[in-house]
Amino acid sequence: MTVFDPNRKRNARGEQRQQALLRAAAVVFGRSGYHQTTTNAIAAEAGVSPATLYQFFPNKEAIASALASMYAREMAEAEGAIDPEGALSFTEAVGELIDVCMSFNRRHPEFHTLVVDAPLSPSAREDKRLLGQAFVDFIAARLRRERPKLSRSEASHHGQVALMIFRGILDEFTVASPQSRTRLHRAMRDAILRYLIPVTRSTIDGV
Amino acid sequence: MTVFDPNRKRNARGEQRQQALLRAAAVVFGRSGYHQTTTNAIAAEAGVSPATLYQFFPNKEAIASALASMYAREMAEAEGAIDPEGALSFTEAVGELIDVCMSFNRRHPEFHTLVVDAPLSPSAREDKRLLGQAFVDFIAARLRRERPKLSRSEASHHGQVALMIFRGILDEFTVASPQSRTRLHRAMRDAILRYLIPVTRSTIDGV
DNA sequence: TTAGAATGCAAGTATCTACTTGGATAGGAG
DNA sequence: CTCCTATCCAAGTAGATACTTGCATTCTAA
Repeated sequence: MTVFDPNRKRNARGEQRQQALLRAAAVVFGRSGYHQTTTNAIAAEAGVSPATLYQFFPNKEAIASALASMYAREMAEAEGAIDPEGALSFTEAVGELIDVCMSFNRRHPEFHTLVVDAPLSPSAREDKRLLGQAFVDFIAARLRRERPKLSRSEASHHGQVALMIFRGILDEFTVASPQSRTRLHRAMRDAILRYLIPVTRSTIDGV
Repeated sequence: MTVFDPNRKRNARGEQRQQALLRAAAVVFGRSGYHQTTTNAIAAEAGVSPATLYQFFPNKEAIASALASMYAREMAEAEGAIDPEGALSFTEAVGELIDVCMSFNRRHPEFHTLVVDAPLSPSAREDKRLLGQAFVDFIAARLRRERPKLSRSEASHHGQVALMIFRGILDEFTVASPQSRTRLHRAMRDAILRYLIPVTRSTIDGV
């Protein structure tokens, strides 16, 4: 039925083609979004025929999923590398987390598109979930370091809210003009930190 | 070419059909999302043939646009009706704005779907823009009432950031379980108010 | 009452695009 | 060299779905 075989051996040319197809897909997805992108356009961007594309991927969703998984893992890893010594203050650490995430999204704007619009495979969805969890856990851990009495579930909840704020502002960030970007970056830090800092205090005195 | 005529006279039956089609579309869009929804499914839900649907709307996008415009205007009107006397405090007014928006989205979950996923007509996009502007202006006006020295553009900027936060949390709200909803509602108020309140102070002392 | 106009649908068509087929070419292991 | 396998593509197919056609029926205005 399908010509794609996951166990097929690849030679050097094949590996390169596969990578080239992923790079081409990243370009076209970034330019046109998931739904507007056709597999023919991806093949054309990579300089191969549509049939060749299907030697390396079973279907369109698999291409989006492979890209999204790659990016999600890469980004989660970058988050994990922040302040392993625990040298940074709460504000600095969260600011660094935000910087890392924003700069990643600026380098790979198609990632956001894919995560929002594409119907990902179960394994890609899992990688996406793990990425979100990494963000949440990072913040939850820092919250509990500031205020050890805070329950795990409370800390996690506030991490999740921070993630929602992040995503809301990121939506605009990805379509903003370069000069709006710095302002939005600052707004991102303000919005998330102002939400979180009262949580670090036993008695919530703001609001 | 196309059978739809925007100037066609409608009798009572026609008006009712048109409304019934919009109601059916709301149901199906809400159930399946924009892309998964077929015009055949909308016609079936309304109990008419696909051909009848095209007597009343030129294409699928026009149906989504008509619905989105309706909702956007209705919601903007509801926002405009908040505290016309100016009797509420800043916190109360913003809280009320949030309540109004959240309850509207709970009653019409398909609105969010349409605004996010559907390719709207220019006029529907304009109505959507006006709705966002109403939200921003409401907050900007209240900010300037608290702190008259704040420039219009600064106030507007902070209103826009509040809207981004709103949308980020709303994304989760629309898919959340009923018992998470109250928690998210609280988080929504906290996140937006904690972001805005330092703006009302000349000297930003939080963060 | 009746003609014109609006409503309704069964049964399509048209198009788009993901994906396949069949066969040719290239490359590496032995 | 030689066989096996991987790579590659021209030229399709298949299936989905937005949308149309032609004609029957119902309303309504004069």
